[in-house]
Amino acid sequence: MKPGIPKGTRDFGPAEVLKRNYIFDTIREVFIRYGYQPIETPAMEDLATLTGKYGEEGDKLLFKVLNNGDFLRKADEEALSARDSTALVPSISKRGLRYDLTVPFARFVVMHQNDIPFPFKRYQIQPVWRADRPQKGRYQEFYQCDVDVVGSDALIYEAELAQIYDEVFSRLGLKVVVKLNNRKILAGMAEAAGIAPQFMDMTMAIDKLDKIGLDGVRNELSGRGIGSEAVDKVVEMLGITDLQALRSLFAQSETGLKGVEELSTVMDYLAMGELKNEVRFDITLARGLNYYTGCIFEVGVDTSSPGQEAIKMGSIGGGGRYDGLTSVFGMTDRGSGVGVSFGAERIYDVMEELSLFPADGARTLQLLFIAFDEAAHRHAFRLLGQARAAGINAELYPEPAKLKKQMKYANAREVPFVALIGESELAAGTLTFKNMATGEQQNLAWPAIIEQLKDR
RNA sequence: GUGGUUGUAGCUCAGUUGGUUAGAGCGCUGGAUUGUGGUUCCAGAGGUCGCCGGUUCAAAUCCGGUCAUCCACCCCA
Repeated sequence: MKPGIPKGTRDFGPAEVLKRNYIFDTIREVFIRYGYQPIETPAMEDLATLTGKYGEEGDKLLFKVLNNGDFLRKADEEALSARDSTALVPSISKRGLRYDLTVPFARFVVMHQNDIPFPFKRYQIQPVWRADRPQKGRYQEFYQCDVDVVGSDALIYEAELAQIYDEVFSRLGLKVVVKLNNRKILAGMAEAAGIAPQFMDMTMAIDKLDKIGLDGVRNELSGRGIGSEAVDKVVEMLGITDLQALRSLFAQSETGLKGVEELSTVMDYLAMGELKNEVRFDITLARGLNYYTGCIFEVGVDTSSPGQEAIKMGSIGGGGRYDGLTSVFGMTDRGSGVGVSFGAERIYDVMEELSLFPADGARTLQLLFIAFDEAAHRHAFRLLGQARAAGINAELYPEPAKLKKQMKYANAREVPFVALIGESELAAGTLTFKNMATGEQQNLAWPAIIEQLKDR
């Protein structure tokens, strides 16, 4: 058969894995620095845990796992004969692949609420699956890097998460803009425009601003049945960049004022530290997910930064505060949480485009032994063990093959040094130590070679 | 789920209005060079032209279907 992999999935070669790990390691280090603890959850969850959490669209994008055994025997006859797939699913599938890390986290918190300290600060770096049609930067299997704190509504966490964004991207060498807004401010806008009942329609329209422009938002708003007067008001408010200027606008909106208050507090905290990237209030930031209730975050590449002008990439991270995420699993108190996510796959693509990965990658193979005959090969195998014991990443070509063949292999592995051993080396008690980059080589005693490689 | 794009050697791609044995570059193998890779030169291997069907004397080429791919939309990271 012809080998292949499922649509929307990818293999990663050694070079890619090393670069991906560089991103994951950097993110993980920062998470730990800020006091977050790792958890992992199963790739599969009970389907009931997942369904209904991501809206109707989300349910369609859930991967369902077929039950084992003679699953058709227990299938819903009615749905089966009606060819009604949606109705049939519950009777033939009880598990699904996780769609994100937030819902499994909520489930985890509820299940282990008596064993974990609150506020509970956790990070999680695992793959998720979506049956979306793949396209640029979108896959059916991809990693999410989530960091959340649940069990406190303190606004220092919003500030902390913005700092985490700032630090991670500064370590990765990528200039970004962290945009902040608050769902309560958006609610205040809806109230101020007199369209409070159409709050959802308004946020969904605003969310598309980047893509469809201001006129597009106008059309979208009126297309959703919002009067032209209200549309004008909303569009006018989208031009506001000064957070405090909203206070007078929101004089009649308690919620709106609360949002301004919260965001001001977060900005105050942030002003106390040094930030390397721009963190700014952006009233046009909406985020479609409707479980957010407070501050919301989104990170984009800073295209005004030198060298990054040409980058065309949507958001590379986002998140926000959600109240009552755990309530669907029956935990009503301590349910307030706030968290953000890093879009590792997109960050990878941007870093690749900007050549931001360190040149040496992670340290891989440092030394390859090349032997010319059986006696030298056996001698080299002994030295190989000593090299590894000394902390040097080393390898011996599996047999004393033609020198050209072994050298080609050394070249393909991009090993910086090779140690050649043949009759004359055995007689002299030395090795021919060759620098593959420069082509220089010298006869050295074994301890001298170890010394040279140890400090690298 | 909707619309479109492209499927030819391991990879990237040529292939004219349908016409003999389907090509190139890179990579791979061997040799020039029996103790030296990355440069150069020579030779060689490697293809059911995505798959199924149709039109035709004749199909990589035209038509239909199907699968895969990429792109856009919906939604999202």
